[in-house]
Amino acid sequence: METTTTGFIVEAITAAIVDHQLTPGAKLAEQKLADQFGVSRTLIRQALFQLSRNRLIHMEPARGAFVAAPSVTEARQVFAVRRMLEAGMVRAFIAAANPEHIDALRQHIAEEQNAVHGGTISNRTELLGDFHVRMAQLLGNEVLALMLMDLLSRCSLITLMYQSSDSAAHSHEEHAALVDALEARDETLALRLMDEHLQHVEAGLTLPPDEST
Amino acid sequence: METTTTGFIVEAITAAIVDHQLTPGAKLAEQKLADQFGVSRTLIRQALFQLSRNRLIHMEPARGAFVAAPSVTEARQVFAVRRMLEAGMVRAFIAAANPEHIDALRQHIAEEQNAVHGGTISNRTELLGDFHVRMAQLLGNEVLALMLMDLLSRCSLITLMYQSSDSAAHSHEEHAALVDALEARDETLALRLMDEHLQHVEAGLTLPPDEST
DNA sequence: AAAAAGCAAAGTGTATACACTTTTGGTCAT
DNA sequence: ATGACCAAAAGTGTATACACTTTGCTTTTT
Repeated sequence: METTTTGFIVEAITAAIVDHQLTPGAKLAEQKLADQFGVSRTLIRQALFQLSRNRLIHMEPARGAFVAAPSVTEARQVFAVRRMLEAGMVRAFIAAANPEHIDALRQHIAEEQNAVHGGTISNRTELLGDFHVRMAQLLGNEVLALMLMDLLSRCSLITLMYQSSDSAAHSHEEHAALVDALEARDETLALRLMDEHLQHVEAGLTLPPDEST
Repeated sequence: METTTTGFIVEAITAAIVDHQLTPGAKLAEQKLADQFGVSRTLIRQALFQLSRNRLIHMEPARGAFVAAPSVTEARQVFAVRRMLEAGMVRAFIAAANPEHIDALRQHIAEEQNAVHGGTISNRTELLGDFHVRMAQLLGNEVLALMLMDLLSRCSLITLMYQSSDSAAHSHEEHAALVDALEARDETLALRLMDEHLQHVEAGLTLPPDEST
């Protein structure tokens, strides 16, 4: 759905990273990508520079572009930011929500249900992430939604690097419980559930206490 | 402090936008910029694509790049996101802060004081924005700090488009009051002050109730 | 005189060429 | 064998060329 060629390439590479087809540290050689996409290096470079701005890839001068490999520190920070943002989102959602919003979330949760049972693993994680973006969109805050999408992309890299246990079913249940609390307009409970949910996701990773680089 | 040429150009254009040397809607002609920077269009294009990812500029296919002109809707959303993030930041700050952190903020506030009296207008707004980034850095969350910097850049565009009253002195006082509350570890008060502060900044704009485009 | 059509100038989109840097693999000295 | 050194290969950094689109002015038509 992109109009420009460069934009198309950006999306394609992003998708490949999020889908774990490209793993952290992998080299993104320009000519190779150019051949794959059937374009010149010029367009590939434009795309790579854009991606580097998102922290999805990392460029070293004269050495090339590599899929980003977030440090433990960065991983913790990304999750901390998500907790801040999503706590605010829960508050705003409860203040603004109407029955249709709840319906929309329930419908999304039904899709999750299917994916948790039958779907592929990448379809599953995609839907679980989209739940949070969906909330932002229902709120009507596109800026927030895009920001969360960026953070979720980074989370997908973090997951690939540090995941110790995949608890998709667990996340799905927590989403459902959260929607119940949202419907009941129980802010305290909803906030606690969202926070715990994000803590559980983070706890599913193997993040040693500290690092610094 | 940038190593790559493209990165240097990105920073230069960003600074020009934030400093209001380039105003919303202004056309960014590639050859013109190339001549100014003494490089070829190739590098300018790479920089422009990066900037478009930040929403600081907007590219129309075959028509060129323009300094972004955020809609009223987008302006409100940016401020809503800031309120979410910064509320979370206040909580985290109170949980983690030690006397040195408070000192650092007080020192920053002293700089603000000077700028509010003697400095140029752009120096003033820069320092007032940096207060928020500084909090994130003191927290040790670089991801948050970078995110806030992006949001503040966008706020600078929004300000230029919609500002009705410039209350730099007022913002400065609110920062000082906030630091007092942080020092006292009074979370409720600090949260209220931060929220009111951001509301005041937003209220200083002329944002009609709604739009939709 | 106003609107439509057409044409030249300017500007964007993409590919390619070439300089320069890093990597690689092998040779030679130790 | 091991390590330093050097040349070829591969890869990145930048400029330029050219096709194609938009823009704005001129000319034509009504």
